[in-house]
Parts: sequence; structure tokens; C-alpha cells
Amino acid sequence: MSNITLRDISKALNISVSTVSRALTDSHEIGEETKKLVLAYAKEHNYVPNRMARSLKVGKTKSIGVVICSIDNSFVAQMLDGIDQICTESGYQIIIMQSKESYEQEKACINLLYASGVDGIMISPSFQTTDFSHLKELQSQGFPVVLFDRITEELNVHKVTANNIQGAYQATAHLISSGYTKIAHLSSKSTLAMTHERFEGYKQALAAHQVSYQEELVKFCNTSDPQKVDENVAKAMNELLKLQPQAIFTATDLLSTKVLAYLNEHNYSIPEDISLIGFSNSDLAPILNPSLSTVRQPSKQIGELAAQTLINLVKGKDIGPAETILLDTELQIRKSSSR
Amino acid sequence: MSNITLRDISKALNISVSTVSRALTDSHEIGEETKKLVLAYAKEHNYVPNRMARSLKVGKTKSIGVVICSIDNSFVAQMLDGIDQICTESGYQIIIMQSKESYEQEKACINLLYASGVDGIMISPSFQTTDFSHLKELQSQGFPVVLFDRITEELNVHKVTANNIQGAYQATAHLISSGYTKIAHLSSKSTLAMTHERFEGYKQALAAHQVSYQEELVKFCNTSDPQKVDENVAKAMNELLKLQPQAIFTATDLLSTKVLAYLNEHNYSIPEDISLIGFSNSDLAPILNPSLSTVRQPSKQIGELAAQTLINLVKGKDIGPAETILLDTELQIRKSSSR
DNA sequence: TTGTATGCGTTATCAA
DNA sequence: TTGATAACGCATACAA
Repeated sequence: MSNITLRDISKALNISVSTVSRALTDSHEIGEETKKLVLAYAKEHNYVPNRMARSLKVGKTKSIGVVICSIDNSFVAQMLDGIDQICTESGYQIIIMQSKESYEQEKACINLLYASGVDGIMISPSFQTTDFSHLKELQSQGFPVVLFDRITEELNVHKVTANNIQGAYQATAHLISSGYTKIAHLSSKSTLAMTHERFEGYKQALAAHQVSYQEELVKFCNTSDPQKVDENVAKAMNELLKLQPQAIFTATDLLSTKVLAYLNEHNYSIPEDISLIGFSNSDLAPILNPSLSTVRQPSKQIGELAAQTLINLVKGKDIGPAETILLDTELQIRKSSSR
Repeated sequence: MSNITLRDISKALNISVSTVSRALTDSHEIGEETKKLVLAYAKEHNYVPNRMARSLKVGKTKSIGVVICSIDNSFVAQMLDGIDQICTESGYQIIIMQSKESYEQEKACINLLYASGVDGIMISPSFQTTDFSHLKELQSQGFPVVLFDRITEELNVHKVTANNIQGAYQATAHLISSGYTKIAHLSSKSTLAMTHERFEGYKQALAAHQVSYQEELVKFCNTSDPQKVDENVAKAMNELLKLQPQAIFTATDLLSTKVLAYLNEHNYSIPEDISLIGFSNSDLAPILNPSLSTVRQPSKQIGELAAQTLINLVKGKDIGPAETILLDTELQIRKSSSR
């Protein structure tokens, strides 16, 4: 409650407030004796600087905003874990806000974060977002912004994400090398680079192995509305299964488990009737039914690097022009894709 | 960046700062005309009040601290989702900090949150925590504190959690009614009420169905250290399996999936060789191998209620003496416990 | 090396 | 109804 202030210390020690302030910030223009005196008193009465006052004065809050689609998503949670670790180490507080895959809500988050004075913002945009002007505006003002996981060409800022083309290529190539040629691709509908790149990786793998690309085996499914996602997945799967693909490559965490559930419900044997591999970072992949072959992203590392980049930016370090950091994905073969 | 301030408005409109302030806070002592004028100008230049300045002045930050073991845990993430929803609606920002099941880190979180001026703290203590003096101190100062999910008798504050006795009873009774009598109980080691209550529910169900309680079928396993948790689970399971129990009731999310993984690895057929039921809130329970019977907690609701309670407390509403809200658990029978 | 004075943006108290 | 002024706690330019 009643925290002790600089004035309290200054009165008790009979020195001026500014001297106390200097002693506490370890200024060079301060006598050794007084410094010790102040430090001792401060520690004894466990003085903690008032964050609000300091922020108001300095114009920095030592806090950064993090916008993600949903906290209730193991992949996101893993990234947040990485972000939190770096920020805690650097003395930055994070304010996490969820867009819930809604463009409107995403804008609201940005506004709220900005208004509350965060020093920078890192964001993984919603699948709904096609217009990035709310972020462009920040960027044009020189406000520190970093994109992570979900990135877009639209913005010229620092970006950290997994190598989606590589991951999709690995998955598709693995299916091909297992003898499948009729491979479906199911992805989340969005204009984000992710969707396009994973599709690209899929196509590149097909081409590289002389497997003909069939447009009808590719579906982009709206996964933004949690109420309708099951319905949408069911619809896409229904259409896809009519074509009797030998294998499916699902391009997002959500789709991978949803599709697995769908196939189980409809009594498909995996991998006998149909093979499955998908992007997923769930720790439960090995104990799914069947154990799920996955493309795993370095989620925690994505969070760490993005956070470090943003903090450097916030601190005004010259880290050069905006660049995109691409991290390697890891293929984990399990039963769902084994012949 | 350069946000517009009250002074900017006052200058532009040639009225005093205090009038502008009053207009914006919709004070009763303000003329309709000027109010409209100010509001219009503020909206046009999208004025946003400086949170720091207001906080400094008012002594409240409109932010609350949330301490949890780890954000990378689906049950926790679901609770956070509920917390976030309520807080967003009420205009409160949350600052999430992770204890990582470490007592020391938990104390550090509390100190940091307190120092950063949060208006209240809600916490789900670590399994390591046995000494609650860091929280008692806050409480004794009249600082708003709410315990959620993991509670303790040691603190006389508002608490929100699931009905653990009920959940454990349901799970155990279900196993008994399926014909099992040799039922093991594996739980996380802690002095928190949760551990004791789930054990209690287990024993009550045994007693109510005239099944004799066997001490050696109960193990409390240290799950605090992520490095050693697999090792500890393996050790406990190894000892337990020697006794050839017919079924296992695991008392935490972590243990439920760890045990499932362990049994799969060691080629036990579930439920043929051994039945399994456990507390878990994973959405993937239905597609685990085999689908996992669970006691599901109303995670989101726990978060919502706890957040609402804390906000009421922070706002100074008289919500009466500290009480404990117990929410019903839900039994979900799946293959892992089916005869 | 230390002290004095000012201001960050807001709200609240007092006068007008 | 409005305006002038002080204060929240801190950091800093300037004076001593």
C-alpha cells in the first residue's frame, strides 16, 4: 500500500529529493558517502520507485504490447513463454491482448495498447486481417513494431517467423517419399504470408518430385470464427474426401487436430485409409490416435527472437533496416503418415 | 507517438484545462455546449487520456496482476482467457507473470507486480509454495488478493476453484461402478488444498462403495521441476504398476497425459490392461490414444469469476467476508476407462 | 557534489 | 458553470 517515496527518504536523511534520486539511479555526480547512506535507507525501508511517475516523466513505460489471436492455443502459449522470458530478463512488462481472429478487435487492441503507453508492439495478426493500415500508421510514426509468426509483405518492419516454405516442403516431400501421389492440402484462409508460403512449399515439393499438381485437392478453409470452424472443416473435408486423396497435409495447428478428429469420427483408419501430416506444436502429438506426424516450429525461439528484436528497437539500438528472420522447422514422423 | 493532451484541447478551444477535463469525464458541473464542443474536438483529434498521468494522480492503475505457474498449459490458458475477457470488458489491463512452479519466482512476481502498482493481484500458487507469508502481507495491508484454482486454507481471502472433492469422487466412483476395485491414485505433491481434496474425494468414493483403501496405491509425485517430471512420473508409475492396479486416477492435467504417454510407451493396452481417468481440460482428450476419460473443470468460468471478484474488490465494492466459490466439475467418460 | 525549481498530464480544490 | 492552481512522484536543467 503506502509505498515510501523519494521525499520520504529525503526528509528522513535531511538531503534534497534530487540527491536521493541521483543516488538511487547511481548517477556519477554523487558522493560515495551519501550514496551509501541513501541506498541503505532505501533498502531498509524497501523503497520501490513509482512506475507511473517515472513513466510520466521519462515518456517510456518499460512495457510492450503483445497481440495474438488467442492465448488458448498451445503454439501461441509457447511463443508467449519465450517472449515473457526475454522481457522479464530485460525488465520489460508485457501486456497481452487477444484479437480472437477478429480484425476489428485487433485494431481495438492496437489502439488500447498505444493509448496505454507501451513502448513498442509485437503482433501476430489475425487471419481476418487484410488491411494493415492500423500498423502502417504506427510504423510511419517510427513507433517500434515487430511482426512474429504471422507476417505480411505489406509492412516494412522486423519480422520473425518459421520457414514456412521449408516446413511445407518437408511434409509434402515426406508423403511423396512414402509413396503417396494424391496429396490434399488443407489450409486456413488468409492473406498472410504463412498461408501462401505453406501452399508454395507444398507445390514446390510436388514439382520437385514430378507429382502433378491438382487444384481441386487444395482447400482454404475459414477458421476465424470458432463457432463455425467445425462446420467449415467438415465441409472442406467432405469435399476433399470425395476425391479420395491418399494423404492430407494440414497447414495449421488448429486444422491438424480438427482433421484428425474428423477422420476418427468418420471411421477412417489413419494411415491405412488416409495418411495425415500437419503443422502442430502440441506436446500431445505423440499420444494422439494415431500419433500425429508433424511439422514443428521453434515456437519459443520465435517468441524470444521477436521480443529481443523489439526490445532492441525500443531501446533505440541501431539494428539496421527491417529484416525477416526465418527459423527452421522440424519434421517429426509418427504413425499418422507411416505406411 | 505525439498524443494530444488536455492542454492542447484547452488552447485550441480557448477554455481552461480543468473545463476540458470535466467535459471529458462527463462531470455534472459542465455546460452542455462546452461539453459537446470538447467532446467533438477530442474525438476528431482522437484524444486518448494519458494512463500514466491519470494513474499517478488517482493512485490507481486500472491494471491487475495475474500469477500462474505457466502460460504454456492449456488449463491455465483457458482460465487466462476467462480472466482476460472480464478484465477487458471492465477496462482493466492484466499483467501476467509465471512462477514456473518456483516459490522464489512466485515471490519475485508478487514483488514486481506490487511495485509496478497493480490495483490487485490474483494468484494460483506454485506447487512448491508452502509458506504464504508473501501473500499474507498483502492481505494484511488490505491489498486486494484473490486465489483461483489452487487455493489454501492459510489465507483468508476470496477464492474461486473447482469442487475437487466432487471431481475426484466422480472419477473414482465411475471406476468402481465399472467394476474396478484396485484403483491407484497419482497426484502432484503439494500442500495446496487441491492435492488434499482430490485425495479426499478418492478416499470418500472408495469408502462409500465399500472398497478398501490401500495406502500403497497412492503416490504423490513431484511435478515442479520440468527437467525431472518425466523421471519422477516414471518412478512413481514403475512402483505403482508392480502392484498391478486395475485402474489409475490421475489428479492433474500434467499427470494425466504423462501417464497416458508412459503407459503407451510401455505397451500397456488401455483400458484392457489398465484403465485410466484423470483431471484434464485438454481439448484433445477425445482424440488421444485411447480417448481419455476426464474430469473437466470449468476453467474459463473459474477465470471469469475470480477476475470479477478481484475487480469488485479493487473497486471497493462491499462483497462481504472472504468466501470460497466452488464450481462443479464434469465427468467425461471415454474409452480409456471403458470396460 | 548538492540543492532549487520546473514539468510530465491529469484530477481536485478552491475561488470567481 | 468556469478558471486558476496545486499536487501526484520522479528526473533533470540549472544554479550554487
